[in-house]
Amino acid sequence: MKIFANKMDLKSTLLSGQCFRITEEENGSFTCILSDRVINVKQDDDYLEITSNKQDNLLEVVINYFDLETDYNEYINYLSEKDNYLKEISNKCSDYKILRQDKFEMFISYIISQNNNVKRISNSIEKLSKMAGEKIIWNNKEYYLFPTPENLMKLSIEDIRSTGVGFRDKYIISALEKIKEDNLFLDKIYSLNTEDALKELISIKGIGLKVASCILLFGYYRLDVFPIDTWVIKNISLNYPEISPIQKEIEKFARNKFGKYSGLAIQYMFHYERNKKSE
DNA sequence: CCCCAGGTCGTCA
DNA sequence: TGACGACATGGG
Repeated sequence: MKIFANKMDLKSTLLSGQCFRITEEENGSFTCILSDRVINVKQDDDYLEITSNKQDNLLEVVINYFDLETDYNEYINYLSEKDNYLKEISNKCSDYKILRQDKFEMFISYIISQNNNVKRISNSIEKLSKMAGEKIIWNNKEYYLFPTPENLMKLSIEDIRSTGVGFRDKYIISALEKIKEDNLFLDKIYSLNTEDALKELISIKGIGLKVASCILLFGYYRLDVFPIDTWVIKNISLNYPEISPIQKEIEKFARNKFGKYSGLAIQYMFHYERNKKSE
């Protein structure tokens, strides 16, 4: 299947660290494990070539996942008005998308992400999926979907520990406990404003402000939260030396300066700062 | 062997 | 409140 997507930078979007279940293939395409299927995507100029093990609603699923129907010009224009630096990076990142990923997967994945690196995070998620997720065979290869809450709950803490998540095992358990006692917990988040949603998430042991923000940004598409991590702190102190480089100050700064799209601004910075390093 | 990784918790002042 | 070490684990 071929989809017109002229404002899409597939590679930087997928390798930006917002999703963990991505493989770059030798032909330059990417294999992505979504919540209900496996897809392979290849960028061909203004088009995305898609194959999948599952054809049901494939077009709709892909458009949604890559956020292709959103006009990013509104975001770019909004941020460009804030200052010159934002103008520069938001224009450079204009084809970089925020993926619409599964909230439960983000809930667990970003708990694993704390004080961890992307490679190890991906590894643990892969092992968890292998242990409790639905198996898919496609093109003679095995893939495993991210587990459902019910199936993840069946694992013991030792099982979870064996995926390499280390001390985060008990945090995953406490997150699952929360869903066990209120199976609509993750759905209820939709109806809350950002401040209350953050509070709810942070009430779970093992979820702090950063992880809660990532869950809201990547699992709920809340663009007004700002996950502040080591990369962002580096970036802010470099480009806004007058701001003291502590989380609380940066948060205040981001809220005031970047407003309703501050999450996007921070994500651009994260992306930009990391890419500079890898060049 | 030390440092770091898309942090958070518990403790001590 | 605020600072600070501990926490699992693998790679540089």
